[in-house]
Amino acid sequence: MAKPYHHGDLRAGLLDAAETLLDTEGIAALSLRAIARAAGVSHAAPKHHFRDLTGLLTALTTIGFERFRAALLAEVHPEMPPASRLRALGSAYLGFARAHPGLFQLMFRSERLDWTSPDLRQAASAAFAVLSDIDAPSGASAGPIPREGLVRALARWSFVHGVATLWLDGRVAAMAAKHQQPDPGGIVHDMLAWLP
Amino acid sequence: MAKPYHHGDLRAGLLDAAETLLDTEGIAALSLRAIARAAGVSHAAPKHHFRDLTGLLTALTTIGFERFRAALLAEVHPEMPPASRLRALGSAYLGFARAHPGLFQLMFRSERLDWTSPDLRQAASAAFAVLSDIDAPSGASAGPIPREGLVRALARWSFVHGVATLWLDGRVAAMAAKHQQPDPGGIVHDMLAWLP
DNA sequence: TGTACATCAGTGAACGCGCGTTCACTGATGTAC
DNA sequence: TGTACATCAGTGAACGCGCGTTCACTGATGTAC
Repeated sequence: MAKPYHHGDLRAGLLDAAETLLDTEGIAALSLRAIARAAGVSHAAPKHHFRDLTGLLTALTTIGFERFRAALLAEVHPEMPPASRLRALGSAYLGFARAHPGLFQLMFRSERLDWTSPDLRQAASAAFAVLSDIDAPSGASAGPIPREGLVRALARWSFVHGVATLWLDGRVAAMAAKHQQPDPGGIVHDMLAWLP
Repeated sequence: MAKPYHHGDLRAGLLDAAETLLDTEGIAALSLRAIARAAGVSHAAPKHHFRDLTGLLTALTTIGFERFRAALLAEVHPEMPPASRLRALGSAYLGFARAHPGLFQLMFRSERLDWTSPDLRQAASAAFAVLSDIDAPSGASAGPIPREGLVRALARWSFVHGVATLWLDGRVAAMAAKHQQPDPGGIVHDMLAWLP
């Protein structure tokens, strides 16, 4: 079967290739040319689907936030008591970061995204809403939260995010090694007990 | 006064120039050529002082950790009750991140450093020790902390680090805006009440 | 059903850019005697 | 105290590299009649 001239769905192919590249080579390896190469296509081809690298990465990150949201929701059930829900959510957050470190980086620490993109904003917003909706889980997020609740929600988010960040950066492992603790993963798990 | 052929202390000059560049243009602008340009020197000159860009950034980050440590220590006094010490430390952590966002990024999220450098490791270690020494502040950090204490220390660190990260990334401001709260800085301050 | 033609998707060569590195050089400094 | 010489620090031109962008092109697809 000869390679057809047209790809079929190059847009999706490029996003796939970008994610693979992100997983294998890291965020620094993401260039338009490298992505096109990985997708098996000439380096001018992406122009038909994305304005530029920022556009492509923004689309990829949008998908990332949608998956992130799904991963969080998958662990939360309405019948859980709030404390369990909180722990489950924290655990899912860390699990996602660990499973997709490149994507997580792109989502949270990248200057390479177009944050004016409505799609990206919407996807990010929806994911974060899962985090602040713990106390009122069933779509009660219509109106703004009062200040006190916002502070609490941000505090929880900060905690889990900090754990994920220090973990991915290798700080937890370094600290554990320094204090002769063999199991960084277990320590991370135990840290969740301190969730505000 | 004509510009002398020799710089005098180009090593320090390059580090200065790099920091200025980092503050004004951001982490992505840090290239050897750009730093040399900013230091007013030909782009081959840095080779006499640093092996490569990684070496230069590693040296800069080492200084960053030393300053970070000093900033933390400046806010802590032995006579403070532990709770106050904790708050003061958290506040100093956030203050440093806010005052030196570029350096903070370099210190915590950079793949561009040589973490095998003894100087860097030592400086980072000393800074982090301030954080884990809260309960035993006066140089009692000789031996390893027991597991439970390590988990607690890492939890505290994660929390403050998460606040700093989300704040610098603009997430706190975005959330505050979404929930119609006018003062992100105040919210960040209030979040410290949830320090584990 | 078949043909003409417009539109779309991907190619490959070319361009200019900033980068890190190398190299022969030159100006300045310090040391031996 | 003065001179010769080695060493050090910085210069500027050159190289190759990967990048994003542009452009004329060609192959494939779909639509009008």
